[in-house]
Amino acid sequence: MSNKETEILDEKPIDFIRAKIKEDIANNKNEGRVHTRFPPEPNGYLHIGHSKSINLNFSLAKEFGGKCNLRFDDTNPSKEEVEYVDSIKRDIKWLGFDWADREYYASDYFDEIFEYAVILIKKGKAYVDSSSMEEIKTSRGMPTSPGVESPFRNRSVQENLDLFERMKNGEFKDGEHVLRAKIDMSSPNMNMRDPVLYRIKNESHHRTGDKWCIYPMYDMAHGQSDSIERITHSICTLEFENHRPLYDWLIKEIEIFPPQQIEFARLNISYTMMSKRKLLLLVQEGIVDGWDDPRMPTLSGMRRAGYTPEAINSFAEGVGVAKRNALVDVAKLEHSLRDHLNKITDRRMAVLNPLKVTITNYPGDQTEELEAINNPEDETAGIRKLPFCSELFIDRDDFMEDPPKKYFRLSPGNEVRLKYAYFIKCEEVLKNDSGEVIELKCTYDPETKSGTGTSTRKVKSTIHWVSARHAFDAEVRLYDRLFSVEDPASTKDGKDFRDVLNPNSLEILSACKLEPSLQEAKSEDKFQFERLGYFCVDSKYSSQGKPVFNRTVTLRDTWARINKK
RNA sequence: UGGCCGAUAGUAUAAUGGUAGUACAUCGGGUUUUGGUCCCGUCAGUGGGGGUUCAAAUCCUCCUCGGCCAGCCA
Repeated sequence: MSNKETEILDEKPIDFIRAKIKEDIANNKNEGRVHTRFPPEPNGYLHIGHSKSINLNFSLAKEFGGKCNLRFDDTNPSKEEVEYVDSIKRDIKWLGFDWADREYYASDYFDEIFEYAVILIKKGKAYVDSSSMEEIKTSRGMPTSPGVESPFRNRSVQENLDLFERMKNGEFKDGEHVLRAKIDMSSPNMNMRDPVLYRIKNESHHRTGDKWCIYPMYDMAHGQSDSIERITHSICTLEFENHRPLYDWLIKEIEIFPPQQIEFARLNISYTMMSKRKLLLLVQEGIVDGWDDPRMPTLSGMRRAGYTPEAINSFAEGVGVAKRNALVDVAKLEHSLRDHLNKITDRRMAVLNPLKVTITNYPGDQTEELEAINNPEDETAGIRKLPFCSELFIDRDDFMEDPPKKYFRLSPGNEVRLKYAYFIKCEEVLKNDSGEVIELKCTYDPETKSGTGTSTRKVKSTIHWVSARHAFDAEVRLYDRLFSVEDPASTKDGKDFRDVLNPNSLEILSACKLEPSLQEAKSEDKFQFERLGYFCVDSKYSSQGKPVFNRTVTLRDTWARINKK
């Protein structure tokens, strides 16, 4: 390969954040140090949108020889719970990222942050406002018109210090006072109109218990926590862009280490939504079966559905990083998923909607063992034995009594291959009184045994099957997208996301016939059911010897597309 | 009638004044004991008007469109 070609191959596209970091390193900013953090609020489960941020922050640290902290932004005790902390840690680990011993909490810094507030008060840059919430709201003005200053704005430093101390000591009820920054009530940036820094909440905190009854707002805690941790690049989403001037103002006035905030567009995916608040509603209203329902875009839901961390990370890296609001096609996610699952999963035979087939010329009492390849993409996966006899099940989709032109599967008089077995031909169709097909009588050709190469005849289709005498019954759950519209979070005409649910997002099949080897499958084991899709043993409803399978994603289905037209 | 940010094929993302490229999707073909995978091909783009320049997706300007901001949420 020539030098030029090598260069081209090495030229991975660089996003604007990496470009900025490279520049900072070149300028020896922070002595060339790179330190990031992933800062979730423990008020819900992590979702696929977070995986972009997790991947970005941890990858950045790795690529530039730095570190990435895990920090919980737990400044609002009314919404945060230990359950969420635990799930978040589990999900990040599952994705494969490691914060080593750097597990931090904004609540660990409450003492420092309190002192920062005192510094601001002493500098005359913050004051205690005793206005009501309503008064503060009104006096803030509108984005297009300036606000007015609070009557409490010019309290003396001494009075502010005293009041703030008494706020801390629990002398007041919720809402009686707040601490505000003294900046500019006429600023065109609403965040600079004397933002609230501290509020009184007589509530227990999941970590600090009853130590505090005042809690810093996000704006008073986030940048300060970054600073304490010596974060060099504070990566966040676009909606915090308007907060950056305040972030910088506070850091400057408190005179502490200045991290650089950089904003990028959050991930949106078609046919789903990322709002934690709305996802919580789905859970609370019982629309889904918990945060880990396989239809949820949460990492725990996706894990239960059968997603792999590799698939999610490769997707997260593939969507790119930019500042434009984007809606990524869910097909891209599914592509990453299939791509990985195709390489790693063993193939198995499973019949979802069984149709009985009797091979009339196969000895009724005979059983033979046929060889099947576990994974054509991976030779080391080996082979297994499949029992075959005269009584089989095939999928109802693989038979049509009156097929259209391009239908290659089984139909009266037509011949197909049973994968890893023989050619069979449909000779007779048995129906019940209501005209429903209940059984097929077929003949097989002993010369066409799989692998022997003794037949030169060709068939246009190979279908999957199981032995009726050896298969076991199992429940299989077919999942589809939860929503029927591209962007369920922004519906029009007074509708909301609950009005655009896909009524067919879950179909439970309780009489599926699976090949025997599947019986001992363990929780979270993944397989490709030949010709159907990828399936994963459900971690919630399976029991020993009685696995329940979740469909992770279908195979690409060219026939379904042709058929649709 | 404020401020900030953004706009490149259907979708997402590159090109940092010099041949508009990649991935997904679509469509077509080849291989195939999965209508899968794999391989090959196809389709298709710089929001609009002015300006600077030998040369503009890129710089300037005006416009249009979209997002965010009026929590004691994050």
